[in-house]
Amino acid sequence: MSAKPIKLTTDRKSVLDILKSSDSPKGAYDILDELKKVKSNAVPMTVYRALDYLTEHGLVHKVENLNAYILCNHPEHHHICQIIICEACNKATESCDKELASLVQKKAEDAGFKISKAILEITATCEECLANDKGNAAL
Amino acid sequence: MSAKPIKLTTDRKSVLDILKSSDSPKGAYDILDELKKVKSNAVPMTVYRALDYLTEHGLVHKVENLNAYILCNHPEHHHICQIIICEACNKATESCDKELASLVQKKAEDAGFKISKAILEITATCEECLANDKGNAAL
DNA sequence: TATAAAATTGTTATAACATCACGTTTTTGG
DNA sequence: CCAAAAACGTGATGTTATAACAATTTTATA
Ligand SMILES: [Zn+2]
Ligand SMILES: [Zn+2]
Ligand SMILES: [Zn+2]
Ligand SMILES: [Zn+2]
Repeated sequence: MSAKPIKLTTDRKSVLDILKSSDSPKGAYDILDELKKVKSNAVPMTVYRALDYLTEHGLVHKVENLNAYILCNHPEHHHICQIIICEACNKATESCDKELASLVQKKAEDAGFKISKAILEITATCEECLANDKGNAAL
Repeated sequence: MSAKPIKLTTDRKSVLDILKSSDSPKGAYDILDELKKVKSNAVPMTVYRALDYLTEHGLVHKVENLNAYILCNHPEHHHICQIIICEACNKATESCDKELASLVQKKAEDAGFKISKAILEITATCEECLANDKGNAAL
């Protein structure tokens, strides 16, 4: 009864696994380099086709800021996606704060818009990297 | 006493004027085509250098979603930028809702992040285009 | 004003990201 | 089994952005 039966072919599974193995966004050509290890005849189209399918089905997000891709951490209930990337360690964290999503939705509606897609991308420094910075500064 | 004395050279002024002339985001190479009308020896670097300067100084925003650039409509007080683009007419509207910006800031802080930049990009249909659609559907 | 440092521009090449087009193979449903 | 749809192979091409280094212009100040 699921609205979207997801068919993971070998290529799609490989690309998904590559993204699963990292918490930093990966570019399509980085993914390609890794994919070649298990599929020597892979070319850009191979990766882009898999990424298209995976993003359309909500398993992967594109980080527009970086032209890079990350695994979605909650592929079930999808509203408005929020991604925060640490510019020091490159780790990406996805959240799906309902309050924030609702407010975005409300503001857009109030302005007369019908949303089809929304992204919030935050570039920041994470707690750990902030601590490291302070440690280094104190030397 | 201004913190950022903005120096608009001829190239920067030209690019700014090109962006001023439209309420739709323009790609760098579209800008280049227009720039060539007033500076025949312009090349991609010419445009990208101007865009870099203008974005760094808050006069222009990049719409990451589209790899395109728009004029900032409030270059003075800059917090978190919110852009909504109509996918029917391509018009981009920038808002700077304080409530939304504060909430984003708060959520990031609560999660231990120090924000350096944030973008909210909404793809939607504007009021006018929604009305047109309904009109056409009724035919 | 002389002049050295800093900022900007000129110019060529190339890197990085993404899609088109078309033919073949595989999967799927009847 | 067969036809239609989906996925994949393959090569070329399109689009966006930066690297690298030389030349020129601007700026500050000695
Ligand atoms: Zn997600
Ligand atoms: Zn970090
Ligand atoms: Zn702005
Ligand atoms: Zn519209």
